Amino acid sequence: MVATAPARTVSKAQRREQLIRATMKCVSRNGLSATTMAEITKEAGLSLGIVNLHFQSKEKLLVETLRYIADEYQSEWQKAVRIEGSPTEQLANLIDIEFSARVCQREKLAVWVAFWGEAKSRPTYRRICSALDREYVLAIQTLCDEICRTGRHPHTDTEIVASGYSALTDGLWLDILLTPRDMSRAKAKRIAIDYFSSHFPGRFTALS
Amino acid sequence: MVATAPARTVSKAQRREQLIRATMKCVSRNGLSATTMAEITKEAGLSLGIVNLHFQSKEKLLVETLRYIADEYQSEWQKAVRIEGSPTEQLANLIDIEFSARVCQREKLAVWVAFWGEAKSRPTYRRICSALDREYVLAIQTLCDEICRTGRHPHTDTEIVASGYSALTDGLWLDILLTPRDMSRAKAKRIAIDYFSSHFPGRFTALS
Amino acid sequence: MVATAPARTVSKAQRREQLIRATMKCVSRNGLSATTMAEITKEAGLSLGIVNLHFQSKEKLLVETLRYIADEYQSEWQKAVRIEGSPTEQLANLIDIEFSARVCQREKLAVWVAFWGEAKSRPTYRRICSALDREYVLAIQTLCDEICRTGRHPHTDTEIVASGYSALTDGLWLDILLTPRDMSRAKAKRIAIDYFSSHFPGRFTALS
Amino acid sequence: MVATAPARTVSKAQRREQLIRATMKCVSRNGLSATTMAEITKEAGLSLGIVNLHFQSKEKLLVETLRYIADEYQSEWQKAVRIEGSPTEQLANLIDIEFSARVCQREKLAVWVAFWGEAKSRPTYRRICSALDREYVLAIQTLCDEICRTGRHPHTDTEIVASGYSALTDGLWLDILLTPRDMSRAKAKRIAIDYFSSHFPGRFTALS
DNA sequence: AATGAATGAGGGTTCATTCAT
DNA sequence: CATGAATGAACCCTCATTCAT
Repeated sequence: MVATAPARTVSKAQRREQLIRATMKCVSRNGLSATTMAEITKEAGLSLGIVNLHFQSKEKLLVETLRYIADEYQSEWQKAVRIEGSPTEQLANLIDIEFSARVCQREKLAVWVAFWGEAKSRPTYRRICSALDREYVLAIQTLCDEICRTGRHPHTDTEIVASGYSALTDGLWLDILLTPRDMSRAKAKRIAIDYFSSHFPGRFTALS
Repeated sequence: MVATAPARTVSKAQRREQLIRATMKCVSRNGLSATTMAEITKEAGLSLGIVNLHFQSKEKLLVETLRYIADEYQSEWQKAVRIEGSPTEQLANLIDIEFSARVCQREKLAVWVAFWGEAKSRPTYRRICSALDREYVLAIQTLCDEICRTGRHPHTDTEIVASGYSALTDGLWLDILLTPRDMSRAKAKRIAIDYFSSHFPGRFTALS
Repeated sequence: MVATAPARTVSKAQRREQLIRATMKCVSRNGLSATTMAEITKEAGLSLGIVNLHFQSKEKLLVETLRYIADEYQSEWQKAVRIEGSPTEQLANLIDIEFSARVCQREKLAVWVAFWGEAKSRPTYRRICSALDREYVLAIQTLCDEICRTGRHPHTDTEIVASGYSALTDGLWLDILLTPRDMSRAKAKRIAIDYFSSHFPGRFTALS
Repeated sequence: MVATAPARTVSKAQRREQLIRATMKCVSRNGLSATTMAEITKEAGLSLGIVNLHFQSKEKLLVETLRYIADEYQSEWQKAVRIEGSPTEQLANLIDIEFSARVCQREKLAVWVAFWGEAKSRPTYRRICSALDREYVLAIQTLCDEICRTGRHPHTDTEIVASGYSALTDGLWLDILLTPRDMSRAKAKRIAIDYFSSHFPGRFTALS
């Protein structure tokens, strides 16, 4: 539970990441409100004063933690879009990635939801989430647009479909976190596929 | 040292509700972690000691608050199911209610999301949310089953559809709360309708 | 644990005694500091407000409780002195009474010691204890004087003997309360007898 | 908001003792129940949070305080027993020490009695007192045994004598504390000497 | 005379932050 | 850079007291 003795030679960036990772562990374990500086630094195997040295305050550490998982998530879904292939294949890749064991860890979901819980009253959190969301929806909408252009779905409102998918993903993550008995990653994936295949009949049927 | 005249004309149940309502206001305004008993009681216009008198502890007040909005929400969606009409009409009613100004208030959404944020580390919160969710999914699945029986959707996996809708709703609420500029109640409603109409083509087209 | 429904017909004095008895129970059970008005009134089967009605304040109730056991104890040891008999017999009677099951109850000892614990910082408690003690020592000294006069103990300082016995009694009570495994009433009685028989050799040998 | 320069030149053990001493002062001045952490830390010239840093809780500080005076007292009476000399001389030394100005301070007595007052309802307090008492009685009994062996007191029950002396000491301390006008250290000492000289005639007469 | 809901000062405790080392 | 003892504001909770009923 406690990391090994700290190496004196690590860089500033490494220290920051070390602390951010410890923060994620603590937040996912005990929630945001029960996460203390003492716990975080103990988890990181460092001294109490180090957070203020590297992040000035607890609040800034939390913001950086949120930014960290936001960046990480963004780079993950962007992979899917960058891969060679038809839009449908790219959407399928996206789903694969989003509900993969790597991205869809309970620990990370817990951190997301913890921040959502405080986001309403914390503009900074909200801004980070919004920016991420907007880019994400736009990327999906672009894919949907291409699918529509190449297919026979002339009347589809792709913004609705994309926004809906974005919301669906959030909801599925939440269910995986809160009701794991009723929602597995596999089931979530089926629901995501089902979402697109019902909107673009005949395009997603063959996929995983 | 000398107490001002207390309002004695209120029943125990009324006091409890008064405090629960004040709690909701505070939680939605400042988040769970920043909600203090002093703030709650001030919001309710009562004295500091009153929470312990009626709820024993802050934690119990919070649990009761969660239970309160859970019960309220349940009775709302149950209305839709009880109304006379075809399953499709009932689903349409459900959507109407869920994204109505009454049910889908930002204040209430904020409370929901605040509890979600702590639910992972608080079994009691999670249990309340799970129980609610299960019943909700089941009711929707039942409606979907009926729609399938009466229509030409033999291969539809209604559990997937119902679970997906439940997740979608949560995700939409979250978006309404966190990115109100990108997600209005009206848009959410369109997405919800779109979800069912894509699964049951030709059945939801004419609605609202 | 809770008394039966209060009779409306009881006198003021009876109510006061009822509350004092409840106070003794609570103090002996949980100590002075953990004894609350709520607990006392619950023990008495009465309402919370009644103490202030009959005693004005908690502090006054405690003082009256101390006075109550002080009076009770005084009337007990005075019995011994009033009984017909030689001074030696009277001393023997005194010992009998002081370590009898009736007077030397753990519950009462607990109350005594609880008040001693606070007496240093509460002049009122101290005054009550002092007054009692002085009379008690005096009575014993008088008996010792008579024994000396009638016997061959010309050089005995009876004030020393009497004060010593008073202290011994307090110490024995304390031991019975705190280390019941090492100090029984029977043993305490033997020690008390031994105290006098060592001071007045040949006078207490035959007793109990 | 800005902390004043803390004294950093003190070891953990020293801080603990500093706090324990402050606790003793406060308890002896105002009693256990009226002793607050604010008062203790103010008395120690430190900040409010320091007790939790060094003792985790008020209760643990109190326990350590009791242990402190128990240890101190034990090491005092053990001195007497370790000194070269006949058993009678050792007993005399013991009395000298126990009623010396150093050991028999009103401040310390007050702390003892305060803990006695709560001991019945606090097993931890009781355990500490019991353990101390048992060792003490045993040591005295050993001395008495030796006196008997070397003298003409064949029928003396030394356990009774030792237990009696232990109780007598407690009672005398109590009297010194509660009725200082009627009981001085000098008088208490005379009573203690008288106790042994009446049990072992001709052995203590010449002392102090 | 009796009740008990309501009050709020005051308690112990937590924890982000500071700073001498 | 890094440490962790020290700080003290702010928290939740307790409970003697009040007073409308």
